[in-house]
Amino acid sequence: MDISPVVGHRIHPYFITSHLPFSITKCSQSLPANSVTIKNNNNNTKSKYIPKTKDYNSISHQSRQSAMLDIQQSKDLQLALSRSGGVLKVQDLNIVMREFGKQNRLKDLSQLFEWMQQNVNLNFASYSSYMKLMGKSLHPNKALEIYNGIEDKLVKVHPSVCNSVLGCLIKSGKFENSFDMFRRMKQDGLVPDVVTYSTLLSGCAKVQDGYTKATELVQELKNNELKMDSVIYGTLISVCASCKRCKEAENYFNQMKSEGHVPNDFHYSSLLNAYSVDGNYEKAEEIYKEMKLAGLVPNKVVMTTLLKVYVRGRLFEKARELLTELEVLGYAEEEMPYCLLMDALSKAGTIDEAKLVFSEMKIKNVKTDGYAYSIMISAFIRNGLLEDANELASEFEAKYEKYDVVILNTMLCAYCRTGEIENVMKLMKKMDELSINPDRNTFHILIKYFVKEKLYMLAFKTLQDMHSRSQQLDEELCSTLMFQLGKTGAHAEAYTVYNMLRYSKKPMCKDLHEKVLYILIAGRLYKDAYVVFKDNARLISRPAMKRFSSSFMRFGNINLINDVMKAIHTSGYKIGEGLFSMAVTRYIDQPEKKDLLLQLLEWMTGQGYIVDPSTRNLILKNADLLGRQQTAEILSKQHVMSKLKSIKST
DNA sequence: GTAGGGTTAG
Repeated sequence: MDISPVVGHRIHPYFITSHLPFSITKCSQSLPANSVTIKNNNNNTKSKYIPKTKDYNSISHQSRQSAMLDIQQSKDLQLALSRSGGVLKVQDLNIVMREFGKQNRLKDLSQLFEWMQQNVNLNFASYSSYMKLMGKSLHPNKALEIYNGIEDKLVKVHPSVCNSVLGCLIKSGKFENSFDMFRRMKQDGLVPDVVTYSTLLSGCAKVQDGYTKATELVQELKNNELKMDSVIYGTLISVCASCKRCKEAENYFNQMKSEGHVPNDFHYSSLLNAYSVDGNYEKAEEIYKEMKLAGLVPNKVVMTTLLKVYVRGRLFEKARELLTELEVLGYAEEEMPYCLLMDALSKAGTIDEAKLVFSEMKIKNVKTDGYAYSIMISAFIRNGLLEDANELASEFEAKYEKYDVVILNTMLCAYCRTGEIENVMKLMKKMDELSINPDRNTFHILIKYFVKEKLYMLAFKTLQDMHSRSQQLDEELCSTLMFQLGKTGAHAEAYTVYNMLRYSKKPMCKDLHEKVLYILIAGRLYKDAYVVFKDNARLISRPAMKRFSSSFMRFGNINLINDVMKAIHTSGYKIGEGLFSMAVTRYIDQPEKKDLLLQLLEWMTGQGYIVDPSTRNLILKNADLLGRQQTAEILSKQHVMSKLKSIKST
């Protein structure tokens, strides 16, 4: 098989870019250089609503209205701002921001916000609205930059500002960061409210062990004497559902009702989602009925979630009926329900049925964002239908220009499995162009592929890239790569891989130390080998220890010989006569190191080691070199010791 | 005259 733009001869030019294999995506733009906020003298947020001068007050309502319209309707926003922005108060500009948000004019929104940063004293509403309206489009670093740039301390700890920053972090998956941030905000004086807690709780739905964290947050909320409201309950039920805590979801649902809150669509769909975990359609149907009896009309999400319950319970007939119902109601214009059905069908082993749904969906012109494709591609890969997977990936590429990291990963996986390197590289370039950040999965797929193709150095560079982005490494893959690097002579790289694993948070497999020790010996990297041995001596087997120590005595740094001896002794192994003799020979070859030899002899004697006759002779022969008197002293101690030992043993 | 939070898919 020839897969070889990279294999065999040269690495494809694409890989010889500055930083392999992805270029570093620039994510934080800096603020304009002149972004100095114009200040008034009021530091109090409240006072900003009070007009400050007669002139300011006299600007008529009407002229402000027309200025706002001008800004909203102008083709050149910058121009309109310099023309009309001056007469507007911060709350007027906030209104315009919200208008832009409503119209999804995100670019204008950002431009307006930047202008406001430079020209107006922003209030808390400006910050929180901006971050909310930008939603997922606001890079978390940018949000933090904005937040850190807030000088007014009261604005900075305003709950709505804090909440929107936290929300932004959570939306972009930075749950841990949001938690740290929350701690710091509290230190700075934030008094969290229910919204803060529900914001943080919503992050719990996305992390492992989220339920435990959620429980802690609920406790904190209660300690702060805050009351759970309907939204908090909604969030909690959804957290339970995501964490597969069906019973707990039910409990919160009932608790909420008993406190007099009336459940709405959110509560019902989250509870249904909890029932979907084990496909408990009986309970689901019960609650669905209850909802209708309460006078609520199930919306798209509720019905789709019920469909999820059916497919999880493998009630495909019921699911199909419900899908038809959704279609009739116009609730199946997006791919979600089809995705649920296809995914479940393919996982139930009926991939042909899934294919049928997929083609049905295409005939009906259902909109797709790539979910359906990635489900089918993964299904093909799972079933070993690599050609089909590959074909579908190409089809998606040809038809759509919408990518995210998941669909890209799925496609990468398909191409990697069939060994289509040209396509793999095309996708990687695309990822770079679209500034889509590779995630742990991306790296994993690539490294695995490079290893399979024996492109170990490329795999290594990719691993380094992954590590530099603080992605958690996969130990098994690293271990394979380390071994292969060692085998192909890249000893230092193998050691780098070992160290990446060693200093990552997870405890590593015990064999790895010994494996890397052999690699380091083979690569004559004795000093590194010594470090590995010393730090893990108790996990190193006798044969490995012997190989290490004898290599070190012959070729390792002479200045470390005594340390190696001590390390062997400390780890519980006995220093053998052979090893000792090797060390002595090595020292005698380098007379300038005689002090070290004397130290060694002294120490060995102190530990009760006895010199074998031939080494003893060797020392005697070189007594001039070592200093007669010292040699005599040591050897006599040795003599006494050996006598004692022989007495003991008889 | 202000603000932030919860539901379904890969």
